[in-house]
Amino acid sequence: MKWPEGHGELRATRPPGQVIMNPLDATRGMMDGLGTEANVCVKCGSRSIGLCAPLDVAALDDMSGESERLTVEPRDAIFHQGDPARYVYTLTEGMARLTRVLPDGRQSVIGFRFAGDLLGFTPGSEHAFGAEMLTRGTVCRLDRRRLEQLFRRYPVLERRFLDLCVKELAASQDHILALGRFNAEERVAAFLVSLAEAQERRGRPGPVFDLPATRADIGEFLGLTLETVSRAISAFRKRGWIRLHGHSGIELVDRESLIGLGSGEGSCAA
Amino acid sequence: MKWPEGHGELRATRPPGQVIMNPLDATRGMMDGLGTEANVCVKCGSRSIGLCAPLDVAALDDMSGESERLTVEPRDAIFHQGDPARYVYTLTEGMARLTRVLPDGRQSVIGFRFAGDLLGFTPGSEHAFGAEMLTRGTVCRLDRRRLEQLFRRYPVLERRFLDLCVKELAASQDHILALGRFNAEERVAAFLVSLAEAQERRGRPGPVFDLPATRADIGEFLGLTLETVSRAISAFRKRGWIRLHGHSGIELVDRESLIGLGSGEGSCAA
DNA sequence: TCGCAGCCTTGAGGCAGATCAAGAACAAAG
DNA sequence: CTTTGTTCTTGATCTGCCTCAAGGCTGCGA
Repeated sequence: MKWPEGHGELRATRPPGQVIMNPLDATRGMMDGLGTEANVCVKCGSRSIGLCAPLDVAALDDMSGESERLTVEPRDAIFHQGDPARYVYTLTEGMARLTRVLPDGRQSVIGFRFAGDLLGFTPGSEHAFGAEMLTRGTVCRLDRRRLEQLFRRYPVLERRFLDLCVKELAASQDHILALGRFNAEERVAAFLVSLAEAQERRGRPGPVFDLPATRADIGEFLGLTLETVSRAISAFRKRGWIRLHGHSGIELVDRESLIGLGSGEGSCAA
Repeated sequence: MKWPEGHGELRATRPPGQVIMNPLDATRGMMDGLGTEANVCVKCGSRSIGLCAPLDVAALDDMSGESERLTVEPRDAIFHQGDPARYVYTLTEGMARLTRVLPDGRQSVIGFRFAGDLLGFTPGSEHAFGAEMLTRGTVCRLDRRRLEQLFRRYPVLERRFLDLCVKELAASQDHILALGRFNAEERVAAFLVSLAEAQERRGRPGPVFDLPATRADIGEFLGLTLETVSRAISAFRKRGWIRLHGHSGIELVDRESLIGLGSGEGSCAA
């Protein structure tokens, strides 16, 4: 199943424990201790969780001189696999999926990203994966050569990239573990808990969360078919662990049970 | 659907001649253009491929003042999951596996590492995975606080860490793709080709390569059982694609066929 | 040279999840 | 409200890989 090429255009709105890590949320832990400051990047609106967090006012001015804010519609691509990697993006609103395509057309969702996450940073010349919106949203984009200049001027920025990258790597390894060792229900449970935590960490109160990804998206992320994902979700519903609110709302009623299933404390010999 | 300047277009079914990155070998491409210098780190012996490559002589002196060289036996752990992350390691000889354990005891091999690879770098306080030798070898270890000092003194070093980290991340994503979308034979084929390439890149001529990992190790890496790995290898042997030399020697006779299977050009609708 | 321990191979059978198929719930537009 | 297209759910069947089991190599040490 291919996504139809989005209808909308990207609009540039001019200058304005060991706990298994959440595989959906590479910025987890990066936001701790940053406070709930009213001190928000004027241009991009997500300073508190994103790239710009450690920068001072002068650096922010510097940075915002070149960054651009764009509105993106559901299904729009932010960039495609193979595109020249000219820009680095911060997702400031909405949810996106990252996809990788094989030569024979098989496709896999390698991750989801939320408000505050960084997208498309690579030292290579091309994007190794594509990024598409699942919801309406906004991104803040910055020219890559400009970023390199900023690295030189503000070393703390480069260090932040390194820390984010290591976090993402750890999250990828957790996902590898899940794909290699978890059964279908364990994977879906872990995914739902991760999704809820990612939204809570962004100030979403719950108990009802958005689930903008389709069963097919989730399946491609978890290495399952959409039918298997659906069956797992139905099973959780019948056990009273979750409640569905329309197609894109989900409520975690018994989160403990989901966590138990999804964190590898399973029935195997301990 | 384009960016204001718009380049790339959606290439859903046929990505540009993009080669799947070798999931075993995060340093691939990092060694290009470094030359075959006789200029080797006296203390650690792997400057040409490892961490120290971009450093000048003064910096090397600086670094070697604190680094320690250790010999490790097969099955020795270099560090364990959960250990305080005091040191960063460069594997200078031999082959190691990285493992991650779940609370219920399930275990997964999340990667293999070879001479020149970096091990155990994390901004966290504990190692998120363990590292064990498969062969005899040596590692060069450096205190982490010392590394932080070196970062401040030689910014190029930090940049190198960032580049390595992004490479590793891309390799992890390829592995995720393989675990989610490849069948058993495709995974084993991709693994064998990766292994051969990793050894060739380190000057091993072939055509017979070491295979120090057991079938069980390979299975835990690929999300398969050891029997399934064995059956795949037997199938390749019967097709004349490979030849085995004892338990730890393997010869790729028909590498093209293995690459075809292992790179996602499979029989799916193209 | 022999014996032993660890690893590998191969077979038989079962099961989790894929595949195929039909219909129901939902959302957006007329 | 009805229509229409999309997404989700559920059932029936199939299959690739896992599981369990037995035996064969290989390499090392006595």
